[in-house]
Amino acid sequence: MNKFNDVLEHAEKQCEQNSSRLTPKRKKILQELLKSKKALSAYEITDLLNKRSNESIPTMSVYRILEFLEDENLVHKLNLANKYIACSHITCEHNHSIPQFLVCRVCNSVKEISIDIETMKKIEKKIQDEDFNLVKPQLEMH
Amino acid sequence: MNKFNDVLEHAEKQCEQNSSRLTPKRKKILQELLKSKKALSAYEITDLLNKRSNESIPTMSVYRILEFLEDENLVHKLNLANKYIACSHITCEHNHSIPQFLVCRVCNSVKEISIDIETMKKIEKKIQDEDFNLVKPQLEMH
DNA sequence: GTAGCTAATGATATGTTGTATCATAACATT
DNA sequence: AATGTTATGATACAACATATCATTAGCTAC
Repeated sequence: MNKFNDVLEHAEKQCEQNSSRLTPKRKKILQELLKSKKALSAYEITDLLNKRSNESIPTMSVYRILEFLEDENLVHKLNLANKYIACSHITCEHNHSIPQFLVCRVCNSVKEISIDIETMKKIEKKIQDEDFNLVKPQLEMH
Repeated sequence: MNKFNDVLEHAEKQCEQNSSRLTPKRKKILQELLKSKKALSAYEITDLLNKRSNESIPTMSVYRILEFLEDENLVHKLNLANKYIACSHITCEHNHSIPQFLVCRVCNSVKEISIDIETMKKIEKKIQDEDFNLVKPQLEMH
């Protein structure tokens, strides 16, 4: 899997640039998410790690690491499902904008698509008309 | 508050038509949600009811009643916040389409707006292009 | 009206997701 | 090595939600 290693390498570089560190545990969790075809909950990730090796990782650390990866834009959290997935654009050079996620109700598989900028602008305008602000432009729907 | 009674009356009629019952407890919970300016969690509703009167209601019942009210389209669940609000269109005769919720991050107050049909259609088309189906056309964003 | 059915509610336990807090370990800088 | 900062561990608990079985209320038919 060259693609796979590319992504990890890219992630590492990106962290270096931000002078943050992609530690072994962080890397491991990112790997699990990359391997997974479906979104995983923090607890599912914990279980995966604990089954794979003899060392055990506390839930707390998993949450913290997920938060870190989210801040680095390497993973996304699906708030409607309380699950996490690896960003599918890690190797893209351009800033990818406005992710939208399609989550299958039956098998939980996830597809990340990008939403039309115009559409998003319209929605945002409507929100601002009501004196609200869009904090995070990530659409989620069932 | 005439508006308030109008809404309850309307809700009652609507339930009759569906041959379901707006029992006293269900009505009470709907009232609480109508009175509240912000979205409430199931547990907050439980506490409200239990403080107001000497009888106590189990959480379980609150959840069941909220589910009932949701099915009757009298309340909406905000999945991103795990909270519930009364539908602001109970007295409308027409089927109101595609709710969108603006939730203030600071004070938790909620505004229910309607989204432009065209915009929604576009999004839906995009989803179908990917061989997914939109189960519930309710946008939620931070 | 009472027997029997269904819908609604109660009670209890437990599952799932997430945060608070304080301690320890790893690493970098001087 | 001394010190500060970042990462991780351990423990407890809070918030949200469901499973399951028991009980009560209301309706229908005889």
